[in-house]
Amino acid sequence: MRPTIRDVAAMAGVSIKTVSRVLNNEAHVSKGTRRRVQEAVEALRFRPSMAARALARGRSHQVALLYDNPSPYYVYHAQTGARERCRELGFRLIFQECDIRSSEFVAEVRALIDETHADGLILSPPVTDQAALLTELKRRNTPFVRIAPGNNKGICPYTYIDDVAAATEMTRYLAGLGHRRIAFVVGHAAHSSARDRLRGYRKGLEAEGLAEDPALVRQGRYDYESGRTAAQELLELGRPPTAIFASNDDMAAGVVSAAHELGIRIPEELSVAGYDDTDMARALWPPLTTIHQPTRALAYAATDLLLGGAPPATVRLLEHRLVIRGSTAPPAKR
Amino acid sequence: MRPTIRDVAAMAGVSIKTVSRVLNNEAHVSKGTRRRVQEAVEALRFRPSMAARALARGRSHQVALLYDNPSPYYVYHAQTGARERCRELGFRLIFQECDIRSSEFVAEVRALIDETHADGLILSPPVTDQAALLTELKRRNTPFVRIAPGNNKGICPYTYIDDVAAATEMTRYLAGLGHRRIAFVVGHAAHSSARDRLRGYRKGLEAEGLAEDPALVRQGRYDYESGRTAAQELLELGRPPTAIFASNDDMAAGVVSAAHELGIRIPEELSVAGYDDTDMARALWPPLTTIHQPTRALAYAATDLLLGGAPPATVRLLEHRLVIRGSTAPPAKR
DNA sequence: CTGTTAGCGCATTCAT
DNA sequence: ATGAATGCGCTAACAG
Repeated sequence: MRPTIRDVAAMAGVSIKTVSRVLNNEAHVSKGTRRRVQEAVEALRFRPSMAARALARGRSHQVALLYDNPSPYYVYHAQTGARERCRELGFRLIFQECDIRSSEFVAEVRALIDETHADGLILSPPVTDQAALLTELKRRNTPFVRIAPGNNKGICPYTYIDDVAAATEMTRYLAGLGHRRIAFVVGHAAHSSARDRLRGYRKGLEAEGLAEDPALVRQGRYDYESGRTAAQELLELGRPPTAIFASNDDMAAGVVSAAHELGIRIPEELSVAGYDDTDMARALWPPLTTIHQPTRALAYAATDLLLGGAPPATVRLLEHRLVIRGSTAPPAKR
Repeated sequence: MRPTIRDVAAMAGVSIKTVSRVLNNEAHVSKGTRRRVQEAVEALRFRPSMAARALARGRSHQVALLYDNPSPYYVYHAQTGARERCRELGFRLIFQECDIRSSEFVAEVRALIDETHADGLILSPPVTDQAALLTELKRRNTPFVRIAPGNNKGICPYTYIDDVAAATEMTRYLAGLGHRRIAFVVGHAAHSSARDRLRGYRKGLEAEGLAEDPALVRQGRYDYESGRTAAQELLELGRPPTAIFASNDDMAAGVVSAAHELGIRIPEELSVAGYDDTDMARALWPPLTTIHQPTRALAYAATDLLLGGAPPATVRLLEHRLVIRGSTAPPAKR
C-alpha cells in the first residue's frame, strides 16, 4: 500500500506539518528532527502525491508541450529537450498532441489546462502560431512560451533560429559550388518557418545574381511523401535542377528516395540539401548537405524560459548554423 | 478563473452531489435536472480536476508507458498507439523515459507510481524484460502489460509479433532470390527480440541448406551507427555478402548509408533487408526489403489489454507480415 | 521550533 | 430523486 505523509509522521514521532516542512525544505526545523523525518521517508519510501499537492497549493508542477507535427523526429527531439529541463526543475511534462484544424482546438486545450491544472504551456510549430489559442491563453492569464513563432512575437518569450539567414546561406553555398539551377521544396503552409525559409532561398538567389525560376519551386508539406513527389516532378523537367534544397529533413529524405529510384546518383549527379535534426540526416549521409537545426535545444531553452528565473519578454536564443556533411558536389556537366 | 463543481451546482440550482452524479453518468437523476446541470457545465466550460478525482476515488485514470529505447521511430509510434487507445477510454498517458542500467531504476518507477497514482503500466522493450521491475510490480499488485516480452511470459498479458518466424521468412526469401552469402546484423543485447531475430535468421539458413558463416554475423545495438559500422566491416571482407539483413530499421539505414559511401549500389550490387516501422523504411525506399512491424498496433493493443475489459492472461496479437518494397535483386555476378 | 485547523475539488457514504 | 457530511493527501495560515 502506498505510504502517506501520516505514516511518515507516525514513524518519525512528529506531526504531519513537520514532515511537510522537511519535504518542502522549509526553515525552522531542528537538525535532529529533520534527520529523523528523512530517515522515515527513506524507510517507508515515501513519495508525496502530486495530486494532493496540486490541490493544496495552487500549482501542479506540471507543464504541457503541445504539438501537431507530421515529423516523428521533430516530435521526439522537442519532447526530449523539454523533458530534460523539466526533470532538472522538478516538473513533470505532459506531452499533448492536438489538431489545429479542429473546431474544438482551443476548447480542447482549455480542457487540458483545467483537467490537469497545468502551470504553463510550451507551444511548438504550428501550434505556436494559432492566434485564437494565443488570445485565449492571454485572457486566462496562463503562462506560456513559444518555439519558433512567426507572428505576434511581442506577447510572450520564445526561442527560434534564424530561418531566413540559414536558408540564404545554404542557397549561396550551393551557388558557390557552381549550381545555377537550384530547386526549392517549400514546407507546410501552416508553419511560418516555411515562409521564412522560402524567403531565405530567394534572398540567396538574389545575392548570387540568379533569377528565380518558378518551375523550380515546389510546394511541400514537411513530410516525406511531399518531398518525394516534388522531386519526381522536378527531375522530370526538360531542364532539371542540379541541386534541390528541401526545407526540412523529412522532405529531403523523399528527394533522396526519388532520385535513387530514377537512377540519379547523389551527390555526383544531383546535390541535395536539407534541414537537419541529426538522426534523419545521418541516416542519409553522405548525400545530404544540411543546416543544423537543434530542435532539442530549442525545446530545452523554451522550457527554461517558462520555468526558470525571470525571463525577458523576448529572447533570441540561437543563431542558425550551417553544417556541411558529406561531399556535396559541383553541378554535373550537361 | 477555473470553474469548480460548486460553480456548476450553484448555476444549476442543485447540490454538488447531483452534479457529480451527472458527470459520472449515474442513475437516479431526473431528466430535467440532468439537462439543467449539463447546460451549466457547457456554459461554464467546466472540466473536473483530475487531481481531485484521483484523490477522491482510488484511481487516477492515468497509465504510464515506460521506455528506454534508442530509436525515435519506435518511441514515437509506441507512444502514438498507446495514446490513441487511452483517449478512446478516457485515460491520460504518462510517457516516461527510464534507464534500465541505473541502480535506481526500480526505485524511480516506484516513485513514479506513487507520485502520479498511475493505475497501471505499459512496458516496452527493453523495460519489458527487467526481472527486478516485474517482481516489484507483482509485489505491489500494480496492473501492467508488456510489449514483446522475451521471458516470464506467464505473469501478465502481453502483445508481440513472431520475430523468429518473420526473420526466418526473410532469410528464406533472400535465399530464394539466389543469395548464398547473407549477412546478419544483430540487435541490442538487452532486447530479447535481438535473440529471436538471430534465431530466425539461423533457422532460415538451415532450412535453405546454407551453412552459417560467423564472419557474416555482426553485433549491433539497434541504432544507426552500429548498423553503419557493421556494414563497413562486412563490405570490406575478402568475400563480402551479397545481401545484408539488418534486424531493425535504424541499423538498416546505417547499412544503406555505408553502402552508398563505398559506391556500392542497392539493390543491384547489394540487397538490404530490415524491420520496418513504416517511415524510416519509406525514407530509404526502394532499396529496402522489410518486415512490417506494427509498433503502433502493438502499443495500442497492449493498452487495450491493460484498460479494456477482462483480458486473457496472454494474447498473441499479430502474426508477422513480410512486406516486399521496391525491387530486391538477385545476387550480383562475381 | 512545532502542532492544530482548515481547506484544495471532487466522490462517497448515509440520510431524507 | 436529491442533499449534507466526511475524507482522499497534502499545504497554508495561524497558533503555541
